Amino acid sequence: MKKDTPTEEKIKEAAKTVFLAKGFEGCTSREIANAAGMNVALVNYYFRSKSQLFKLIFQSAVEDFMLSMVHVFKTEQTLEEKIRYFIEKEYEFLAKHQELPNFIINEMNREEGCSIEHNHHFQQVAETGIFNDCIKEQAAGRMREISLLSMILLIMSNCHYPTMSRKLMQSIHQISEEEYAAQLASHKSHVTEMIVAYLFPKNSNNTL
Amino acid sequence: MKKDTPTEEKIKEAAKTVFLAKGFEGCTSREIANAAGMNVALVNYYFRSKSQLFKLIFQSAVEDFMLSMVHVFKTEQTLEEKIRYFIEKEYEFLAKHQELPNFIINEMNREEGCSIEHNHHFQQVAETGIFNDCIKEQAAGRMREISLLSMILLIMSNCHYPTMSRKLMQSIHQISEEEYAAQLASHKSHVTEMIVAYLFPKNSNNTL
DNA sequence: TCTTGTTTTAAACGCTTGTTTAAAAAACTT
DNA sequence: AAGTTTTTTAAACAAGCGTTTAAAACAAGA
Repeated sequence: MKKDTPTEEKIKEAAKTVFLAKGFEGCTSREIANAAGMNVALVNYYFRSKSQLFKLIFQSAVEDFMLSMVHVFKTEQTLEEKIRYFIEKEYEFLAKHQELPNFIINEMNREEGCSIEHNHHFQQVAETGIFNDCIKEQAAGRMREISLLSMILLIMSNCHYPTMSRKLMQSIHQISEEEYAAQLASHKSHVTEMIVAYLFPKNSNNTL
Repeated sequence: MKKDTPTEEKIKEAAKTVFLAKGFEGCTSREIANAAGMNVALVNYYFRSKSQLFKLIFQSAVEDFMLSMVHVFKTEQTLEEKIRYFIEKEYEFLAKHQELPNFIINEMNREEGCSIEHNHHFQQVAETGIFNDCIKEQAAGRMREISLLSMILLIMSNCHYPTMSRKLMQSIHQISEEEYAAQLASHKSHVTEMIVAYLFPKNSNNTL
């Protein structure tokens, strides 16, 4: 992997910021160039076209997204601990990258839509053995019978949606950014307890 | 409320379809006019501008969104039954209006963002008494202590996210539209049982 | 039928878009 | 220091954008 020139790197950074904030259709080439502090033509000089640059940024966004999972699942813990730890880390990660889930979901829904190339990212997650762990635990009767997709959906829904819907929720409940952040913190523990209790019914101690 | 002319109505319908599918920035005035089978100028003749028309459509989308809640909560049922019924109805509703949650969340996140006007919609939901029910049940110790926002987030997350992330999930799991729809059906019952069990710990019978 | 007002259209407006060009500036080579 | 290549720029390009205009088509009443 050859190193980028400083200019190339600057453009990529600016593009990432702008694309994530506004989406592909919501911004212009000139906007990206300005954010990088340089001429429009340079964007195409280094990346041929707006959409080519976008594909690059999108793929790296998906990478960030997936990588945040891989690290957690590699640790030596019980499945329940891994899930608890994952939710913890995911909330931490999303606080820093608020636009990420919305960005990915949106751009995948576009008509000339982005696709995740050959989903080797998912394979990386699979290679942590997390899914095998689940199957084993289910076979041993220590974990509820539930499809992998459903399990992923449960976790993702309760991690991603609260950040994605921030503006909507603030508007509905008339609360400030800070208040919402505080609410998120307490919501996180509800989510963790709820999911763990549901997935591992035997272990759960459901106290008010 | 005076009735719209047929033309006016046609434009609105077309605009709703196009805006919901592509968002404000993702489509053009001409696209809407074509979808309605008429000249571009007519759009502005009836609605002054693209953004004015959009505001109309956005507000009516929010209305649809909120109205689907109000009906359910007005029924005479226990709180637990209401929540079960709500999730059921919400999945039904979202199957017909797949783009709706994404649309609203997106447009609210835009920079020149839409806002929900004076959130009287939320007031309508409140007037069903659902929130008072919650507070009562919590005071009586029959429901877990949890903020209203957290409860709404729990339910919304697990209803909306699965449809919002359809394309992403299909791509990750390499499954067809039909397979995903089937998975959604089974996911719905997981979600229902999980949420009810968490909110009403005494009543829950956690069997595998 | 002529008039008046409304609805619809084709064409144009000025502006912004993504992209290209050709020349200037900078960096590198010998 | 001169020549060559790489990087950067200002300017232009055609195409598409939202919007406006002015004239045509239509409807209704006298």
